[in-house]
Amino acid sequence: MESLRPKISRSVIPRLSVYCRALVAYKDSGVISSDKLSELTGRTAAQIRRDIAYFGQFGTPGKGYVVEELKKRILEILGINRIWDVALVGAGNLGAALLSYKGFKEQGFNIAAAFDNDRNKIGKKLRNVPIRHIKELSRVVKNKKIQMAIIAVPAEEAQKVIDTLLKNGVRAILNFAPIRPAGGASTEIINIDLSIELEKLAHFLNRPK
Amino acid sequence: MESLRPKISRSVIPRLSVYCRALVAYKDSGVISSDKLSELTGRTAAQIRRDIAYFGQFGTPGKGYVVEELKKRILEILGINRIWDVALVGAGNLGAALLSYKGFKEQGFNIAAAFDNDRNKIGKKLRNVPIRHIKELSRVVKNKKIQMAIIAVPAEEAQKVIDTLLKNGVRAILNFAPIRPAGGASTEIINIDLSIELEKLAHFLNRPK
DNA sequence: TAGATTGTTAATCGATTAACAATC
DNA sequence: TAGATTGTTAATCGATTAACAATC
Repeated sequence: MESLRPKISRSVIPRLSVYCRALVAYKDSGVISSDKLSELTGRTAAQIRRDIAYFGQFGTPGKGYVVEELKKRILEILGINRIWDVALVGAGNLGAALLSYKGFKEQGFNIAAAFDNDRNKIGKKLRNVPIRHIKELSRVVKNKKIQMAIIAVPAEEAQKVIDTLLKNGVRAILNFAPIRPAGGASTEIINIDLSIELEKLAHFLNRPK
Repeated sequence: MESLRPKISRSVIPRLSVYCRALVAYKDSGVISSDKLSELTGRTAAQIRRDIAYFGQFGTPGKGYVVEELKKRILEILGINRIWDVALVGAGNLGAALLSYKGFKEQGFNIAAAFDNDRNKIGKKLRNVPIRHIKELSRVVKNKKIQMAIIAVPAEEAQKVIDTLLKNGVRAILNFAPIRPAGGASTEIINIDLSIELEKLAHFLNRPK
């Protein structure tokens, strides 16, 4: 029997994103060492080699990694060598800001549909994306085969929205509502709770010295 | 010699925020067990007891924790039993959304000043907060003794803004610009990189089954 | 060959969980 | 007292770092 896939530390994945960006920005010769990449990303060289080695051997001892090759492989691993359609639920202040966020498009994330329940917004366009009524969420997500969503609705509505999304094939959610949502097995929900981030800062400032 | 303060796991602090909210929402009797709190927060009872015990003994064996007491202590530990003034740098889409974010005020964070470099915005008010030119950043932050800031400016400007803030007494920063900023020792910088979050989701969807 | 750098193993560090004696 | 639940210790699990043999 082949060896089982080694379990990869969860924190490796976001670091791959960081390496990838450094590689995209790196305009020097065709080869880069873990040491140089360490300098560019602030992670240790040992960690970089370890992280990369989870996915195979792409380096050459004594030389380093071929930049284009490594970049391509990381893009494949992360699944960002393509465009992803994303549904945005909630077109209030935060939702509208996310719709305009340039970084998403740059990294290949396309907000393909936006939803709200505010009659005044429905039918209007934001950044060329029409705002639809939230009752159309199921239909549109299913039709467009959208697998990824961002949630920027009030806490009270978030769980209902999540349930609807999961029922219609969305399996990955970035949630800004301050709840601990119930997901499911083959489902990934990342929660960003902005107040909690500030509370971490408050604690830092508040610590006895 | 007294025993040194035990090193507290970094991940304890955001969990305290979660416990705290559950306690605020908890309207039952005056006492709560780690088991009940576990049910409300989704963390294990053992972890909850462990987390709380880092800061002293507030529970009664056989009974549980007095809700009001525990809540008060957590607020103290987190340093959120007060209002914190926050500077917002960058009043674009994201910045404006953060200025309107209700969760901040609810949790005691007050955006006391906002800055941008767009002539069209300067002098206008957003949610009753006047937008100032970024060249006033040093002066205002120093005058108002602001210790906490949120950064929502483009990547190219972020490091410069951070340097200015640190030079003027701000020691805790929530940074939305997609850079790995250089901070300093007595400084806390939390980075939220929205594209990286979506890349984590992309990787999840892309994983071989 | 000599020098450089990878990939990998073992050691270390840190966080979580399980178990239970102490306590009310 | 009997039952319940804390606080704490030891065991487990997971992630990072250091070191170096293998390799170009």
